Amino acid sequence: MLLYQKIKDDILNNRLPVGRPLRQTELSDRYGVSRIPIRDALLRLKADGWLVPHGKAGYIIPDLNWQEAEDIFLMRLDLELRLFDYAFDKINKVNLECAGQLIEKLDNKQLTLLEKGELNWDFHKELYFPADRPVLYKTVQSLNQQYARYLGFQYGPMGYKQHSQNEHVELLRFIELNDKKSAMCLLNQHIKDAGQLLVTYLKSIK
Amino acid sequence: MLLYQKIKDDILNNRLPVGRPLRQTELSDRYGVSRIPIRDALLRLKADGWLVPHGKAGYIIPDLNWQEAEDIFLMRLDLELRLFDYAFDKINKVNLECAGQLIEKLDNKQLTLLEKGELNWDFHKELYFPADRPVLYKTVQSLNQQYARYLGFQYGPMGYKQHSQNEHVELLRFIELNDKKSAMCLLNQHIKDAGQLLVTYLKSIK
DNA sequence: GAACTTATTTTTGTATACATTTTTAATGCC
DNA sequence: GGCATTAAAAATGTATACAAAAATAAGTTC
Repeated sequence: MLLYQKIKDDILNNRLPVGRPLRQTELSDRYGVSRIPIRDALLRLKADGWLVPHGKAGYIIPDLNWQEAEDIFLMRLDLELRLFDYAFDKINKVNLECAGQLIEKLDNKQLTLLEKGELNWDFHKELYFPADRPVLYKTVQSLNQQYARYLGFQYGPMGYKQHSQNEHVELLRFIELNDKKSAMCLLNQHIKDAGQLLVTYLKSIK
Repeated sequence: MLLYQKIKDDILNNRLPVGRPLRQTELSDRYGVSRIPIRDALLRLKADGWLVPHGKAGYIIPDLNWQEAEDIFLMRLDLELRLFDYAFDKINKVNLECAGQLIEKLDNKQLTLLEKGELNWDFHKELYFPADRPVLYKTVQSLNQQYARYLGFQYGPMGYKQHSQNEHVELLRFIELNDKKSAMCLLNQHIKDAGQLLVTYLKSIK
């Protein structure tokens, strides 16, 4: 596992202090490497929105909040549907085959939160990438990247997993049947369900 | 000037080789610093979309192409208008004052391409930031960041500058008059004009 | 001469060491 | 006690040095 992913995994599982600036030396000790690779990882995590600079020194793990979650979710709803719309007719057998395998992998109970998040994105990726809209694709990827910080809630206390999996299977079927309208509608619902559930939950624990 | 900006400036003005992987030692010699700060800058430029990894080693300055330019421009058109819509009623006197000063600064003939691009974004920033939609704002910022690679054409052979400046002034006036409809319409035109001109130009030289 | 191996060189990744900057603690003053 | 100023400590940024990996060149076989 890459250092970058290790840190991500630790952020996702609250094993790193929130609200206090992370120190390079501290992380260097924790992960048993020098500060150079730590710096590289911090820069990447900052680009992902998982860390924000703290004044002139150090990075902070930003607090989760429903406003941000809602903002991401609204943008995903809009942009992913558009991306899927462009992609629909270009999705081929290979894409569907890969997507199907990813659903099965997602059923594995042993997965870490981070792995679940990555597999989930890999699944959607298969349905989005054929759109051949590189910038839109990258933007959607970045939004999913940011959204991933909230996975602890999505798959944790909310027990959303099985519902999500059912929708994945159904979505693939609609694509196979070339039923674009139903597929679009379901994807819309898929994103909306998860988003609204998350936002409601975040508001309730605030 | 920061190393990161120096490299950006050199990319923008074609002073660095396109199509061949950049070597850290090469850059290290060129800018007279060690490879550590070079690596930091490269990571940031990669996050900005100004560099793409080349296989397992090195980064490449990606080629400009009209498809990407069009993709960015279409997304900007959509997302910036929405952001401006959210922001409109929250734009205050201070924002307008700053925006006005930035227009004046943009009139300066001595500015480098990079500076022009940054001032242009700073101007729009004043009109977008009040929206209080952090993720949408960051996405728009990132799109402008990517769009900036095409500034060489926008301000160079196309002579677009004065036209753009006139629209800036007009836009501020509509905001002062609280004429939202006209402002939105003008902003739409402002982005569309620049985008279409750029895409047409890029297609013509292809 | 083309394709595959192996050796060489180059390039990147990382540790260590040090200079600079920033933060924290301590001191003095009102 | 609160606040500004100064001194100590800590943290960051960067250079250098070396190890690991990758790309290139050379050699070999068919």
